[in-house]
Amino acid sequence: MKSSTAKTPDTSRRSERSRTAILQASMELVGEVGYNKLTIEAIASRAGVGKQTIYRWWPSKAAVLLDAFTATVDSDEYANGIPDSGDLEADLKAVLRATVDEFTDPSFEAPYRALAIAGAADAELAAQFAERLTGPGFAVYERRLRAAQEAGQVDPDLDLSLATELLLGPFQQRWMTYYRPLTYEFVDDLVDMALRAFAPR
Amino acid sequence: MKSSTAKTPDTSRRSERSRTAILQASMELVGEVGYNKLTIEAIASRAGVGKQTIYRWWPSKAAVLLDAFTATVDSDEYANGIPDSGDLEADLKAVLRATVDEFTDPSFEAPYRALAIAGAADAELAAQFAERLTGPGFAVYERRLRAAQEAGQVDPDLDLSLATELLLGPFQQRWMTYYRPLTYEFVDDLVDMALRAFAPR
Amino acid sequence: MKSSTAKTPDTSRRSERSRTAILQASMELVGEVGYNKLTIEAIASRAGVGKQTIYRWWPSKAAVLLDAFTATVDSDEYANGIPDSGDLEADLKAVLRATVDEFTDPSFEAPYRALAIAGAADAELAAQFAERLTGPGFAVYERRLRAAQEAGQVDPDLDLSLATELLLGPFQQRWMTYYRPLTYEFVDDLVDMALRAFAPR
Amino acid sequence: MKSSTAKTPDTSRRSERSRTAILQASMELVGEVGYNKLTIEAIASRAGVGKQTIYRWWPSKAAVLLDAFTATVDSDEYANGIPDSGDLEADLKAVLRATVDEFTDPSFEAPYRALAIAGAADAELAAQFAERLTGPGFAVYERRLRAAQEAGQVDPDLDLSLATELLLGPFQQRWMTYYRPLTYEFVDDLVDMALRAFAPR
DNA sequence: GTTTAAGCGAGACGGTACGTCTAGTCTTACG
DNA sequence: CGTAAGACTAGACGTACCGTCTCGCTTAAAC
Repeated sequence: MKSSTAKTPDTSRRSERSRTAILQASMELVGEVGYNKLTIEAIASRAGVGKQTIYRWWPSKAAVLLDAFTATVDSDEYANGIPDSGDLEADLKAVLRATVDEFTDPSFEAPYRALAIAGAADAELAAQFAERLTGPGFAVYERRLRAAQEAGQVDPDLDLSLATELLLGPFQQRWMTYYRPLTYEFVDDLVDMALRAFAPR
Repeated sequence: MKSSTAKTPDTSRRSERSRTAILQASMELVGEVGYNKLTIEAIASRAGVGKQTIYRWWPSKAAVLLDAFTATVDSDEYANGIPDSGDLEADLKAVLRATVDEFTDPSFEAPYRALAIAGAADAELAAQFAERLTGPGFAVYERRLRAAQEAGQVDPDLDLSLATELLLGPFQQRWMTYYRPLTYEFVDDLVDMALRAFAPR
Repeated sequence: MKSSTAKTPDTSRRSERSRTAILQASMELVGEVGYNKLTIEAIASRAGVGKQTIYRWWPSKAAVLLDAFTATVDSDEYANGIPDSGDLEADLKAVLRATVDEFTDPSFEAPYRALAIAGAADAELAAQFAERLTGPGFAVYERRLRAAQEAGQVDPDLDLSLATELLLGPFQQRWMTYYRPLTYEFVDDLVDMALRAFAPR
Repeated sequence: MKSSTAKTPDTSRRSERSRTAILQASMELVGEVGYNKLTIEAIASRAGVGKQTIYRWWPSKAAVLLDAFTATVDSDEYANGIPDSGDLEADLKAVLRATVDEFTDPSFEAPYRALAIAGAADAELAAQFAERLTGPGFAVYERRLRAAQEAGQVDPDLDLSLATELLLGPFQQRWMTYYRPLTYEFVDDLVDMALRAFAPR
């Protein structure tokens, strides 16, 4: 056998400056040219970095972008969770309306869609995408629903995980397939309909 | 502007033999190598056709594949609609279980996913995809729900279009993002939960 | 087996325009940057040609340069041979002095040296180099010596081939290794000494 | 200009162990893979040495190889000179036949050719090569010819330096350009022909 | 029936980006 | 400070496809 060494580079010597420049260049470029026309060469050039430095640390341009995107989001997004005013309907509508806004802002939408597409084409990447972005996103809804459940506002036997899918699936489907526009009205109606499914019997 | 002649080739002289060979080769190849590694050159070569013959009639490889896929589906799929046994729950579960099977069969899944991905990356294609595949698919659910509505089994004020999204969105989301496995149990639970949202008040 | 086809491109469809542009660009660039810094990419770029067009028709940059150089020389150089004034010594000195001039002109010397070096490193290329450049060059000397032999000016048993090597070897050695400068005096002395070896006994 | 310090490292602290390992690795590798595929990285790796240690002490891989090769030759080769049996022809044929053997042995030929090629491409290196290898080699022939001259066996006015070039030039030319094979017959004939040029008038 | 012009298979073309390789420099930790 | 190790910027390598562009050949429509 060749050997198990020679594979992984020494993380402790990694250039933080290069890493940062690459992630930033990726985010800039994906916004400028879109994912399909995003090239490793362009990232390297924009970042002032050798191509090899990218290939050394990431297996694909999707992986670069996932890191880049995660870096810009990680901090804030999932920390606080959904506010709990006691009014579930209002809270869900508020957060979903905010999400509509987010998915309407190209600087967020472009890289996120790029990643979603890359994930759809590559199950392994999809797993990472789910773990680092979708998963935490769903979790905050689940948490809010649990609070509502404990407050007796939704059915005590409700499967919260599936409930979250019921709520977010239609949203994600519209967005991903351009099936219909993402509007406040849509999410309001969606919440109304979903809450009827969640209601205590 | 260019003259209006140069644009559209003469459809009447088109070689049916070539057209068929191209569609068939596309379907074969997308199954063998996946969408990303599917190349026009390979399609042309497999079909025994010049590259130009493809470029003459289709604007992109996605368009080729859409035609190819549509050709294999068109006939049967949407003709009959969802059977109406009078038991909405049973009917929906039956058809969704069948859909699970379909989306688990690689020879169907591979090209369909390819198209979904291509659509996610290109709104124009997405429109065609919606019109020719998603739309008719959703319509059959809507029709069945309407029958149920007329039979008084679901709320008379229910927005049938949104209801269909509530039912199929979670399914599509799981499938597209590999979020979780598509199982009979999942669709059964999904139907159960959705029907509570649809129920007359 | 893969097949014996697919290898050789169709010569009849070759673009003469591209071929010419490539050869010319090669000659220009080798003069500007030298052989070691001559790159296929630069040739392609200068010639306004895709890299593949070079790789399609030549196996290496040395082969390109050999063609390029041969094309500039072929026509004239070896056609006439060495003039025969009846005075062997004068004729040899004249042609060798002319050769000194040639090897002192960088526009000739640079590509020729490049090829000689490439040949020294690759026996296969050396064979082509010998066949197309060195060989014909040696042959004209041999012919002139043969005339002298028939005129009784050199030993009738002289091995003309070896005699040519005796005459040109020291020249080539000086040039190739920068051992000492190539001057008129050197070639004059060389002819004088060699002729003593050629003289009838 | 940079300060004058930065240039030359402190020789007294140089690691002899590293120097030796580098030279040895160079000789091994040039025999194994040839000059063109000889890389600094491979030398460093084989020698168990950092690349910088090579770059610190040598300006190019050719310079490394020149040192490496010289180290293996220096001692013996030129010490004794050509034996003088009194029979010039026999002595020259003997030593040239031995040289044929040497240039037929790949373990000698490979690095020597590598250096010759590097020299042909770089006049500065060529000067070093001439001074340390070619020059001394030619000198031993000159010395033997001088002895013959003093013994009245060759023309007293013979230019011994040029005579040496006449003798070795054809040999070098054959070898360097693969023009024709290096055989005993060739060198015998070469000596015969050259001696006629050297003979007293 | 012949003519003629389009579509056709084939594949060379100018390009772009790929992922790999090596050069030569720079950084870190050690002795 | 020299060293071993190895990450870094830079850029050429040879390959794979892109979409366009001839080439002759075949073939259906218009004469």
